[in-house]
Amino acid sequence: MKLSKKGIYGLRAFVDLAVYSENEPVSLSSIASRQDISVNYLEQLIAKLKKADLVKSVRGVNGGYILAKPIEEISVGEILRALEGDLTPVDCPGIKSESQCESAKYCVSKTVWKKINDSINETVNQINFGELVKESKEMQKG
Amino acid sequence: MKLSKKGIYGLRAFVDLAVYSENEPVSLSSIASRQDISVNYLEQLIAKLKKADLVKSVRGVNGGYILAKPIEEISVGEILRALEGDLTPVDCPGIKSESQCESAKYCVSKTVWKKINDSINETVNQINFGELVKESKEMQKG
DNA sequence: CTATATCCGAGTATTTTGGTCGGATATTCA
DNA sequence: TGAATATCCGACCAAAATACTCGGATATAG
Repeated sequence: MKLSKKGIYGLRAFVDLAVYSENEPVSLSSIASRQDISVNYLEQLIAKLKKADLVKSVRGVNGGYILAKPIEEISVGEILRALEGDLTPVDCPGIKSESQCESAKYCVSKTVWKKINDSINETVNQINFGELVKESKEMQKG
Repeated sequence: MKLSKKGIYGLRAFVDLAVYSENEPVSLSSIASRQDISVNYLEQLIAKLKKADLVKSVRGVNGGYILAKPIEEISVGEILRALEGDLTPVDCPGIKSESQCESAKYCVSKTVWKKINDSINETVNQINFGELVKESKEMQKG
């Protein structure tokens, strides 16, 4: 039951990107050096963010990445889901449709798994990315 | 971010145990056949539950396992923690004490990790095991 | 004394994760 | 045009975690 480094490094990198990409694209190599993550590995993480339309890329010299939309419109849930896949600790077919899971009829744990899945998603969806970035900027000033 | 089969099978086995152990100890082999889990693997799971004082064992012929305390006094959180270790998706030293984590000063994600950890634990702690068993019994009747 | 249990540690196979590498493509700028 | 600096992409590899299996010891009822 751990969030993998994909999620942890990825969110860190995304905060970094948000902080430094206000005026121009930020290259992976600059994020990598600030955050101490290898460029090669970062590539994989950012690819997931791009696929989820959270960042846009600018190729070529002086290229890099920029945010695809205003930070206020992004939740931490979106970011983590892009990086980690869905944040449902338990894959239980019975949660979504009654009939798919053969043991669903007698599987009482279903309600437990649903509660767990819902709570984690609600939590991360409620965390606004803009707030996080704001907080981060203030930390770096002080 | 997945709950492992330890947790999933373990909780299922524990519900089974609770349902069938009202009058006499339930053997692992009977749980195993009902739940379609190998006896050998179940041994490992139940060992964790025993270590956490959630079940008691009775050795020898006609032996097996019984609950160590009334089901109403058990939360799903206790069970899952016994099986999985702590249910904190992110190990971040900065959550507990400010000084331990060298990057804590600028690590804004800390608040995110704490919210995630807290929400999952609150959720599972609030689910009463007695309710679950009751629900399960009613399902089996109908 | 035998059958049926729990107990326990070691070992192995599979899957997931974390990370590297090589090379293709795009773009700027001299 | 060509060199430098980027993203892009798929394959690959190593390490760690997970999901088991196995063999044998110990306990106890009948």
